[in-house]
Amino acid sequence: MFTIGKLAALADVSTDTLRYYEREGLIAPTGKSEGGYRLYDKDSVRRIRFIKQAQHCGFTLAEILELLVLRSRDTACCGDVRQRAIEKKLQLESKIHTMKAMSKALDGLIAECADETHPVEECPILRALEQATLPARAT
Amino acid sequence: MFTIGKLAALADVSTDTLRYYEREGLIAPTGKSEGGYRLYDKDSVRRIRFIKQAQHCGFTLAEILELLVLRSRDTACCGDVRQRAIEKKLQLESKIHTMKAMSKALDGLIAECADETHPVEECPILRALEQATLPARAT
DNA sequence: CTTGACCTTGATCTTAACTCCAGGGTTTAT
DNA sequence: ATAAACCCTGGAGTTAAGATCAAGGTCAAG
Repeated sequence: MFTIGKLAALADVSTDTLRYYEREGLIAPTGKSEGGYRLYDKDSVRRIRFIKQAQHCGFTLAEILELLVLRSRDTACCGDVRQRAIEKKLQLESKIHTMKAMSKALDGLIAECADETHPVEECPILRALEQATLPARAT
Repeated sequence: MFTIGKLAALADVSTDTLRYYEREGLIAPTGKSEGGYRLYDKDSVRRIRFIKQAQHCGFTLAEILELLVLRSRDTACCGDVRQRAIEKKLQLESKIHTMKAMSKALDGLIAECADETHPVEECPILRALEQATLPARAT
């Protein structure tokens, strides 16, 4: 059994983060000392590790909480978890798609503006961002 | 000259958003009516359009403000703007890279868990997320 | 027994980009 | 003239995932 500081060190998070996770229902101390200190065991380390791994896969804490609840319900089967993973992957791919589009838009702007010595008033990037349907400038 | 509601309709944003942009220094009304109503002109529409386009390219409002300031300073040249665009593109690519890694990690988990009828206690996804260096389970 | 390191709760603050609200004043249309 | 539609300011709320702070209690070592 270790105190919150030890767990924090073992799991490489801050004690504040652990207390925050507790408020959010993601983890509870295994016990308490007489003086009211939170006490944890090795399972706690595994749980925190789980949370961090899932975050690295793009899950939010709310979604991770769902996964943890799924795990503790014996009516749930592995397919439920797999479904969550598939949905998350779709979300990620959608975001990647959007960001690629942004990146490509920037490519166009950057290429258009090869000569760096233009005065800023005739910068093609700025003009393109204005998407002027008008005759392009005039004070 | 139009009032804030008209501008909002023309630029497809809310009036609250316009007032928020004003607080943030991104746009100012061209004038005011006797009763204190904000009044805007066609340049305002272009400016809002600029802001939205830049957002679609991944710029934050703070960064957009910088671009707008660059534009209004005649000491600035187009290369400054181009540099901003290049940096933003690098940021985007870094994020895309991270998200691809997440997506790939999920791929692995999903593949590992092809049989949907496993009970949740032996779900390979959950186990992998725990990244147990321990003998893998025990109550 | 006292010092220092650690822990407690509860509250407030952070970032980004808005959104919503209350309680009023102004325009415009009938 | 009056109602509807619009606008004003100022402030608070939203989301996510914590970070920071204050004021105090506990634990281990010397």
